[in-house]
Amino acid sequence: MKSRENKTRYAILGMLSFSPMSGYEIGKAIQNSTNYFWSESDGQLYPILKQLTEEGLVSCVESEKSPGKRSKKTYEMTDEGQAALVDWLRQPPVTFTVRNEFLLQLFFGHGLSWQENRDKIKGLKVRLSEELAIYDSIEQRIKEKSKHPTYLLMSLAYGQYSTKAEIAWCEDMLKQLEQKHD
Amino acid sequence: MKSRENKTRYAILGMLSFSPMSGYEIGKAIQNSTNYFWSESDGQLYPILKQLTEEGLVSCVESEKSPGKRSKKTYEMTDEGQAALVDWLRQPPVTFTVRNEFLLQLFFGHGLSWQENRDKIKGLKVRLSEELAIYDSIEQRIKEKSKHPTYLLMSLAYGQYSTKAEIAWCEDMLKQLEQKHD
DNA sequence: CGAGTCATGTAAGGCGTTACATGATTAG
DNA sequence: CTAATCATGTAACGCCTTACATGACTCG
Repeated sequence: MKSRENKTRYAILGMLSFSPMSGYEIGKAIQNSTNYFWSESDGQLYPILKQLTEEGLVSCVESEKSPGKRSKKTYEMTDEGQAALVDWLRQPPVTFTVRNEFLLQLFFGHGLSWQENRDKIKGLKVRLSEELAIYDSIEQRIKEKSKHPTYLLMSLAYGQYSTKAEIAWCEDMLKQLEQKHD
Repeated sequence: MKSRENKTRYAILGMLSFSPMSGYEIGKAIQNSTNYFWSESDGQLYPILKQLTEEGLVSCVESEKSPGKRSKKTYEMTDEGQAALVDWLRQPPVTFTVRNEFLLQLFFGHGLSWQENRDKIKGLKVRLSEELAIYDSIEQRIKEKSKHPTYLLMSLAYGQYSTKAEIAWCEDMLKQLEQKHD
């Protein structure tokens, strides 16, 4: 019961390695930049942030604005946090569990007509193309804003490479289906 | 709390749409054929199989071998099960949560030396190449054994397309890293 | 003044893996 | 004979999402 360690902590620490942030900002950053290969929900984020504070991996500065009653907390990585992050970076990544419902449905495609399967693939192609457009806009944003964009662009390129291949797959499969049945 | 429906039931029903099988055989079939886009664990498989029987989506024939004390159960899809499967096949697939620890680590790659990152990518390339070889052997098996291989081969091709693209990504990134720093 | 976003959290509850438990058959 | 595979299940436990709860600030 050990091997499935919670990785959310490293996503948080990693984001804080760019700059100090509030919990809300960490959530936004994850949503805006790693969303296509890593996502987190609020229900994980805040409790684990608190836990990291207790463990001393991050420190929390509560900044009270002039008259404000709202607590805005800014988190910063400690040296221990930095060490924990680098430690994890050196670990071999655990091969991720893939669960692709589209492919599962296609695998059992013999239960539908070929037209229905064709339409499913067409639908996927649309979604993938939209995804690719988003990647391109993220690419622009990284190039404009980031000082050390190398690894950010590489992670992004991974998505661009595979999404393009998947679009090519859609096109080939559509051709195959039409040829066989016309 | 509705939208995260358990999909394991459809993986099971889908496998039974090929032919009647025992729980163990369903597990093996999933492991051998859909493993790269869908996996199941024993702890899910057997309880849900039981549940499907209670709901009348599958029927169970307990076959006692001549002297045997072991119960070997063979499951078969009912008409209701077939209907439920087709019903699900027509639903738009829920976009799957991706969690790729390798990419998360690379995204924070500024925490390591470029050589360490290079080695991580090299490691990935090896794993992907092995994966690709497995796909090719699965392809042979499908072509030899299956009577209606269209959709099986298509699902497989998806993996082949994207894995090839990911290998190309590895090669390009390795080139980039070496050029920048030599 | 209402919608949207900023902002932080908790609770419920299903999902899914791993480990445990048991025992038969078969191949080397 | 012993290791692997066939074969079926249960229990514990952490993971993770969704929904709920609250409230301020800001823009039109």
